Amino acid sequence: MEDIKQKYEHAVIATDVVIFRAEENDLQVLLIKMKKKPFFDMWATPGGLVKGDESIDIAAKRNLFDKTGVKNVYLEQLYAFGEVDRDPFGRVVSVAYFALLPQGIKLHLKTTEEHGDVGWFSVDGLPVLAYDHKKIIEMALNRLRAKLAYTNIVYSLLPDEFTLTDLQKIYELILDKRQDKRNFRKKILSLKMIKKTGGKTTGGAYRPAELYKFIKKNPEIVQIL
Amino acid sequence: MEDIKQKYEHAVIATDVVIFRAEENDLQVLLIKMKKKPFFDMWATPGGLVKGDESIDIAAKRNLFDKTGVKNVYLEQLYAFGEVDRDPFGRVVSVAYFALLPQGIKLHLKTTEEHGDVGWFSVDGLPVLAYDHKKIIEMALNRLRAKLAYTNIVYSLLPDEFTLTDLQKIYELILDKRQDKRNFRKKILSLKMIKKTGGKTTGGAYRPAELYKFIKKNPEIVQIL
DNA sequence: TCAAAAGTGTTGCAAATACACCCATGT
DNA sequence: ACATGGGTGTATTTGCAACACTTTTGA
Repeated sequence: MEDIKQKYEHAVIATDVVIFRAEENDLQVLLIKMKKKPFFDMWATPGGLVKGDESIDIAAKRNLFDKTGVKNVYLEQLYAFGEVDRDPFGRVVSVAYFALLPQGIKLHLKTTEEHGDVGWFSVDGLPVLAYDHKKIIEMALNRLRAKLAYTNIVYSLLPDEFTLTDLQKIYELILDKRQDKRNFRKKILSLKMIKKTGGKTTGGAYRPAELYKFIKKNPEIVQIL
Repeated sequence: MEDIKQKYEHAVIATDVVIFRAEENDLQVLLIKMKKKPFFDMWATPGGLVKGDESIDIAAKRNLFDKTGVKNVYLEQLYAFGEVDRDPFGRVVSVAYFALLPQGIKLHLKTTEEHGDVGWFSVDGLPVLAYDHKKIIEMALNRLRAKLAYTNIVYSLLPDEFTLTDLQKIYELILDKRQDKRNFRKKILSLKMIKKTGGKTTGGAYRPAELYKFIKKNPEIVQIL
């Protein structure tokens, strides 16, 4: 270990997590407000340094938990960003992740000494972002859109029970494309990914909807759209 | 810069490049033989440390050039591997890449003080590998297979001029699935990705084949199979 | 003239699309 | 009774899959 430490340049490893949710008919990203210069008052994706005794996956999970109080949500590595001057404080290689939160999940958003504010932003109305975080979010969005179509990861954006309309709205929202109700239902039901719970929605001023849940909640390759 | 260096743990950043070629009706990977313990005499994907003044992309390119003498080939970031104990020498985060070499390219394979031998291995007959390189190669293979189907990156595995049979063989080889000649040609030609050069193969003891070349050699999303 | 790979179209089937009306509920 | 979203089937089109023979060349 010593010889390596002396012989080669070292870098700080960080993780940044792009946290998505589909709420209020809007695809949103969680951002934090920077306190430090030169990005004072700019928004950024939650990030943090990787400790010496933790893997980068674990660091990303910790980072996510520290900022939102949630565990066991969908988390996937996105890309490693390693431009020399991407961080003005020194050589920081950031491994970016993206996380998907289900609708209606209870969060405990926390600020730290390094950021004073936290908030959700629609991906269509992002503020100016610190570092190369604009690029990171764009890449995360592209990945999310692609994966929604050929995997079953929507399950991670929905609560345990949901209606077919809820499901359809997520696709329309994120892929930004209108779906035909009958064809969409035919397709989804033919995939045998979800099943009726037996329950129905209540409280609406109209006909109640059947509730469904996912049979499996593990990422799988499935052509959905 | 100083405050970060003192306050946080640092890691060494490395790159590993999984170098593919489709030669002799075989999908092959370039491996080097380790000299250092504890992996003495085991094979590994070419790798190297990232210098303080170069981006990880550049480091991967340099690594590729140092081992093979080639530049300007397809190179894509694969994944960042950051388990704490993946390298017995210390904390090394490796950003893996994969490269695609065209058939018939001239290589200048070089050994260094750290590895004594270099060679091509069929992906179906890999030796025991050092570090977590088995996992890395598997991931690279999965990515390559997926991308071959939904992008145009085959262009990077073929020489400038090639026949439709050459093209088809690459798909059959890598996807490990027989293709119907007429359907394959119909599909490929309908995509307008390639055009006739006007030339024909010579020297075979049978009917010469039309030569084609790619109209564009930039990565694009195209559903091919 | 023979061996070997190159080249070329049509048909059937399955999956995707387009499309409109009745139903159940709360107010 | 009415307003609102929930739920359902069919006909058409389109894209995919299966399939076999003729051509060109060198030996």
